[in-house]
Amino acid sequence: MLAHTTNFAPAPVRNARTAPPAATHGLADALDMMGAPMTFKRNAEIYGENEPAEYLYKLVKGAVRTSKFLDDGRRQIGDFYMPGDIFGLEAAAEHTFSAEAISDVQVIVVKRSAVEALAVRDNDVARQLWTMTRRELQRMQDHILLLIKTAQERVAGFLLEMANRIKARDEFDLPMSRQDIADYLGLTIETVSRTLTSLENSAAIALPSSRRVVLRNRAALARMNA
Amino acid sequence: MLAHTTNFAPAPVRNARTAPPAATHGLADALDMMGAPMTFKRNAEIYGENEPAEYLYKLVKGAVRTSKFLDDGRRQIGDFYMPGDIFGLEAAAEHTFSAEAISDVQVIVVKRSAVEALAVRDNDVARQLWTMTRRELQRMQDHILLLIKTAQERVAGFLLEMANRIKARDEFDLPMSRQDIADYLGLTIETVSRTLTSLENSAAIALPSSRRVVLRNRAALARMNA
DNA sequence: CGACACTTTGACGCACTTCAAAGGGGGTGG
DNA sequence: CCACCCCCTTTGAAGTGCGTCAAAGTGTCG
Repeated sequence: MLAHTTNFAPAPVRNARTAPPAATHGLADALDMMGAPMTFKRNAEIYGENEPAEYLYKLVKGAVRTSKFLDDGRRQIGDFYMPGDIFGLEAAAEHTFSAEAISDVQVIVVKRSAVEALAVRDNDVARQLWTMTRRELQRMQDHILLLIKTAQERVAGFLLEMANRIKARDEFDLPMSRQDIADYLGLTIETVSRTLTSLENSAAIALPSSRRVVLRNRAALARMNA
Repeated sequence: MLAHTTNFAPAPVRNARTAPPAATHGLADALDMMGAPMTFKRNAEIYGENEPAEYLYKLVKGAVRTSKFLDDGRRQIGDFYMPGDIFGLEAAAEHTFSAEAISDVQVIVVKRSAVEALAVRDNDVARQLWTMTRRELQRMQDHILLLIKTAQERVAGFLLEMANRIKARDEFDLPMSRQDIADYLGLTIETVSRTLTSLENSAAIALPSSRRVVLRNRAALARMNA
């Protein structure tokens, strides 16, 4: 484990997002310092369900999903992560979800114990860990709100959320497949596909290719988001 | 605000649950010391959506729900809290859900800023805040898993979860109404009612009264939980 | 005892699933 | 460079679980 396949540390794409309360920088930098770069190929497992949660991950490049299988084969996607995001925070002693690379992925991996040791010395780091966890919790709550809505509302909400996460304005590529979207939204792949087609027909979006999305009418999408 | 109607501090029902890594005691005790007792009547709002999140609450007696309304009137219950639980942690600057008393409720209220000040001095408290938040996050993930299942699976899972939360073995009273259950599970009140009846008919549970539940066949319920 | 709020039961409709098959599109080998 | 193949996505037709609308129990508190 932890044998990294490449060791280039590319001018580390720091949090270029619009000033997140300045809070995350200490922690993010610390992770960069303490961590080891690693890469994963598309569809590779980064960690598995029920594995001990020994590491934190900062996503540098690519996209990651967390997922969990039910006994009968149904799959639920917990969340998607984009470059700049930190994941692996969710868990207590063991991961309840597994994490997989959606595309080829570059991450910085840090031992949890090291981060926690740092947190004991540096209260700022401790507070930031707490803040990040709360942010994750908020996303879970938003996810719950999505899951009680109609198919159209879920898909519209999903597209708006992705636009934000990717920091794109109106046009972007979805990193994940229709199946991943379906399993995130608790729908079938057919319903997702049909709903996207219907949104395109109503001129709310355009789909130049199956992965590429153009938001043509954000207001309409937001309205659907109930 | 904070005018408490009773000031008895009853032999504080400490976390009698099976040894939670001993971790929560420092924090729970600190809250008892720093906090002010308050009571809320059934259906009273403890805090509202979009209110600044200034306080943490430790539930002493009664039951609490957090909820959020969608524009069209649909309501989602975020979580239920039982005596011993701490709530109000979820939020960043503002509450995204409101909290209401399900029954008459006694809480200990503590200023968030005071807890955070304590956390700066006491790393143990900081770690415990983080741990509690992670526990909350786990519950949200479990909630998400419930929401993608069939009605029967949701209700079965809900009953098992409640049995754990209430620390009851096989028989207990539900503190919440059918409507609350429905809004927690993303179902209608009729579907919840029908499903409970069907579980009773299949001898998985008994319902001596509408609020009282007897788990007759935990294994069957667990099997339904997929 | 009566009124009200909550719960249960019934009949019907619809949104989403299921099952099935027909498009793409992109990568590899000939 | 083209052709073939595989995987993903889209579209269609039919089935069903849950929602909706309606009304009849049931328990509780004044």
